[in-house]
Amino acid sequence: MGGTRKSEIGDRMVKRLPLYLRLLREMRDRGEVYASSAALAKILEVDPIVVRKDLAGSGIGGTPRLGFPIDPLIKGIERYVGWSDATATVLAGVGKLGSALLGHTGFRDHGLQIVAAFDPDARRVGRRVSGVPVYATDKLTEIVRRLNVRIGILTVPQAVAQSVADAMIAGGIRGIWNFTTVQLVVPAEVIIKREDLAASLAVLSHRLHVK
Amino acid sequence: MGGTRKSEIGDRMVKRLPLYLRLLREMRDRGEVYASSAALAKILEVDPIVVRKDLAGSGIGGTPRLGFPIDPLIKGIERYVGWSDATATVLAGVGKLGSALLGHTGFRDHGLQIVAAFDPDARRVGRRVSGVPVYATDKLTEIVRRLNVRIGILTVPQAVAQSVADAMIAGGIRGIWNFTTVQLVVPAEVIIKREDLAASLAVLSHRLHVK
DNA sequence: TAGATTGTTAATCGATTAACAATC
DNA sequence: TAGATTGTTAATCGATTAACAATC
Repeated sequence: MGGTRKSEIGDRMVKRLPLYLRLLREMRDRGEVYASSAALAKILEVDPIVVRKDLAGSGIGGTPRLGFPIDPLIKGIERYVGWSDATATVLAGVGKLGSALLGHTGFRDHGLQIVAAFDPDARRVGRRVSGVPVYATDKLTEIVRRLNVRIGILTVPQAVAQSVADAMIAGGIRGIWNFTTVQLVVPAEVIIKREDLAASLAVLSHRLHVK
Repeated sequence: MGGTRKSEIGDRMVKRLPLYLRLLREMRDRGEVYASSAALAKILEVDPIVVRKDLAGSGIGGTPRLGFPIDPLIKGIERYVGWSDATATVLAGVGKLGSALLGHTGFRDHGLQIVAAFDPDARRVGRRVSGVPVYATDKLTEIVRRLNVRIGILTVPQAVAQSVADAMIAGGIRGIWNFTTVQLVVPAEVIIKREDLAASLAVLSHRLHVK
């Protein structure tokens, strides 16, 4: 029932990988060479066994007494998550949230490069927002196809979310990062990742109430 | 090991509740009175059994042959997640992301009302952004205490994240919605909900690579 | 009464945690 | 050699799925 949701290694683990990556990069920048699972675990407030399991999944082995070699480990995790080289991405909907994401410098550290943005507003088209050129939305399919882009970020108003998603898919996009609350209807081979602020908020306020 | 992470009902379920809520409100607005678990399940692409389990958790029972009464169910879920009446919230860091969140109308549907924003920039202080007054950051603790606010949204630069979080907690804030990548150090009774875009992105790009 | 849907109890599945042998 | 840390195998835990009785 529902879309294709199988992936040999769990999402829970994949979600932790950016944490390791961030921390390992910091350690590398401080000149450290090895990191033990216990040290990583303590900072990230997880169990050391979790760390070892996760890192094993990344393909890089550790050395008893020393820990894991930081530099190879960083490269291993990057390769594993698919962040080795920047993936070209487009963003549709240059409103407040869209502009914020365009200005988010952290994406570069996570293998994502936004190469084009789209908006229907003539006042925005032709300009650059945080260095990214803004095109008219009706050029989306064509430009996506020409640039061979596989990931699209969707920050448009609810009303046009489905049609813009359709335009992305028509251009060859395979994964959509959906910041709207619309339940998109897409072909089975397209992967949708919803970014649901309401869900996060629910977890927070529920925990506050339970206490 | 680590903070207080116990909550008698799983986060997975709590995360699904906003989906039900959104859908049920739409159905109510269309004039519908009952919703069956099968109908909800089909739209949300989950199993009907999951829906029944989740809704049972909300405390509202269904009727065989009819389904669940929409209006009581909405109220039940709202009560359950703690969204019955708007919770006062503050936001610190009126940059791009902060402004986007201040303008996010959806929060009102989720029991959240941002009553004050904080920024150190003198050009922003004293103005209103999307109707929310902006105060100087050094007034944060005082205003939070006076307004008796329990939830804080953190959209400040990494460098000041910890100190602003400290100021929030000093004012009595019990839950922080952390949009930075900083691993905040807080007392055990304070709940931190990280909003990690990198983690979401990792899941998406990993799935694309696995396929 | 017949049929559809709820809600509960049991079975399966996956992830986390624990125990411990292997290794530098 | 002694000691610390990895990595694997087993045990526990929680969530999902399945089966089915209860109910309108």
